[in-house]
Amino acid sequence: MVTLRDIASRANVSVMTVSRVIKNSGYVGKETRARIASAIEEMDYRPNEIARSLVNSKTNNIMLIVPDIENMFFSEMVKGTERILREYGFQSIFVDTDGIVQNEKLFSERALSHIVDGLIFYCPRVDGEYLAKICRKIPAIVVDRKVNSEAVDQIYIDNKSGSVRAVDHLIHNGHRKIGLIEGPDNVLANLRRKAGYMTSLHKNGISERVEYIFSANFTFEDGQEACKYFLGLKDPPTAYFATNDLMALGFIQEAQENNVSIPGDFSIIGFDNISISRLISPPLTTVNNPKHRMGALAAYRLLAKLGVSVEIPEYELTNQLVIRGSVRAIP
Amino acid sequence: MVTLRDIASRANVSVMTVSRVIKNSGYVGKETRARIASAIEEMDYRPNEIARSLVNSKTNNIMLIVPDIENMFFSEMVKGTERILREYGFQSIFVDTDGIVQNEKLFSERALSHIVDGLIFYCPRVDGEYLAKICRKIPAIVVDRKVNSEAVDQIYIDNKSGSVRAVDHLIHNGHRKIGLIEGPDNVLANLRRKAGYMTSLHKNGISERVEYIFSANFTFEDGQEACKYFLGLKDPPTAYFATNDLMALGFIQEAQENNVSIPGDFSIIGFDNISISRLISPPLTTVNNPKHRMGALAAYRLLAKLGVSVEIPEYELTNQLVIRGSVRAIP
DNA sequence: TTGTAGGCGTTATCAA
DNA sequence: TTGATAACGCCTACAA
Repeated sequence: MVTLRDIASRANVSVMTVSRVIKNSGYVGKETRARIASAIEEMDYRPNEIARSLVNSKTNNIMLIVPDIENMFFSEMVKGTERILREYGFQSIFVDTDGIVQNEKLFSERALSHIVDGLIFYCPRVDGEYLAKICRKIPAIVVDRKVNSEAVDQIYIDNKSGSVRAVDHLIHNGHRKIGLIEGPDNVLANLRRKAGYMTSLHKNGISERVEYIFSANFTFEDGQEACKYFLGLKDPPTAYFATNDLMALGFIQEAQENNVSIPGDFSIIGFDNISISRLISPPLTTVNNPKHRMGALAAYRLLAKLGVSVEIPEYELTNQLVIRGSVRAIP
Repeated sequence: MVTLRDIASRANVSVMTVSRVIKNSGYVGKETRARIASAIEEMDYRPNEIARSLVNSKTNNIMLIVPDIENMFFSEMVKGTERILREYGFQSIFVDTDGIVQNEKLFSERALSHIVDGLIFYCPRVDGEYLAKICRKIPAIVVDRKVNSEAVDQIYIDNKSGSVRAVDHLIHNGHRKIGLIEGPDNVLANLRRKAGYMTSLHKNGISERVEYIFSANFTFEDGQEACKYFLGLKDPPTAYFATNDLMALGFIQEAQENNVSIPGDFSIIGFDNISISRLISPPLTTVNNPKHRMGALAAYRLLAKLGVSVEIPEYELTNQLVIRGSVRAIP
């Protein structure tokens, strides 16, 4: 490994002089600088960032704790984050928890061993108390989760209002029998979306029916299962609200395989507006979730916390209804 | 920051003794160990991995250079990689190049500043010479790209044979007029897939037609453009081979919007078998690309290069044709 | 304009 | 079983 010392001796100067030229700071004689520059060139020297980190106690690494990178909902957020972090000279250390709570603990624990300057949790499932504990120990941002603690710096959209809007839309299209396809109850976003469903129903004078609620785990296959379940009902809903797009997609797929037309027979709305949802047929009506922006905002906010001078953009994190082809008006 | 020294003085021992207990190596008296353990506990001490890295000249970080994490083709590979790396105690530093060659150079350059122990390129677009140069400087693996240099350690599937199989399938189904929808020509995988298309055509006594080849950039929108283009032809092909799934999906979408039935009017085959390709309607016939396995294999091979004792699994990296619903037999 | 000394937090080596 | 010392590669502070 080529070090400062090697360059110094090759150029007949002290290490400090070399250090000055690589950082481009302080006074260095023009002729000396040239000699050093060529030594650096010839020996293909690269500053050791680890040594720098040790001196500055700053790694320029951020850890991103992601439930599942294959899920486009997360890869889109991560894309938004990484771009900004990189722009400001930070690396992204990415870890995939497979949605397992224990892993969230494991990795955030690991982040504490000074390998990163900060931490971003994407839709974590651990209890809020644990999150708060971590956030007190290391600069962190929690995305897509609302925790009751001023220790945690969080970014979330109003999942409930988006869901109200979605279910309202179904009702305005004449539907009265509306099924819910929901995710796990340790994901707060899911709970909020379910709450929106209830709110919309109630304010429209519709009472919920337990048999109209299918609880699952956010996967495509869960959507298929949901469809099978509802098809087995004597009096199935005419419209459905799925708390994420992937389940809505699974539902549609299964419906079509059973010659049930979407939106002819069943209407459905999803949530998140992942990129494929516009690619299927019929294109899915869904609630947009500003994923890139949430990811970017997490980056900006974390950078600000780390003392980097950034201007945090004033993003509006609203969740508009994206009307496409999966809802039909009924008399 | 709590350091070894703090623990040492709190426990009335030298730093070395503390170091021994946290590494769990060497002899430490039982009673001393207990005293140190409780000091660590009370002060919430975490070893500074950066300092360790400096001593060991080993960061336990691997850089993953990815063209686009939102593209499921890559996120699936990355998932496969990260899981294995993590299992062996390595962190994944992920960078997204947005498919820009200049970024590939920038980031691999950065990797040289001792922030990572190794490097994985996913389907890089830089010239092979540059890749070879980097690979001589740092342990690296190149995935989904074939470079003519024994300096570079590479993992790839036989894109050509997979494509031959795909186009053969179209021909066996009676198609003689077959269009190609291809990606950029600085992506080697694309070139090989195109070569497979040509080979299949020729061995079946069909000569290629320039107007049957649409060159684009691997995106969904490119697939839509392709469809528009072909619909404008007086004598369009009856079947298509797209060199990736995303373009095939765009093609299908655009076709259906123009009331062109798939596979009724046009048959189409994609390549990669990304997860959505089975979710659309009709489900896409495509060539499977063992993405998780390629990602995992990259991790194993890199670890082996780094001297980690791993057993490299004997994966078969074959690319089977996955027959689904987007091809129709014609008389 | 350049150099010296000391330290960042840890570990290897040798000595006690 | 434990400790002192030097080192990893770089930087800050001060001195020349």
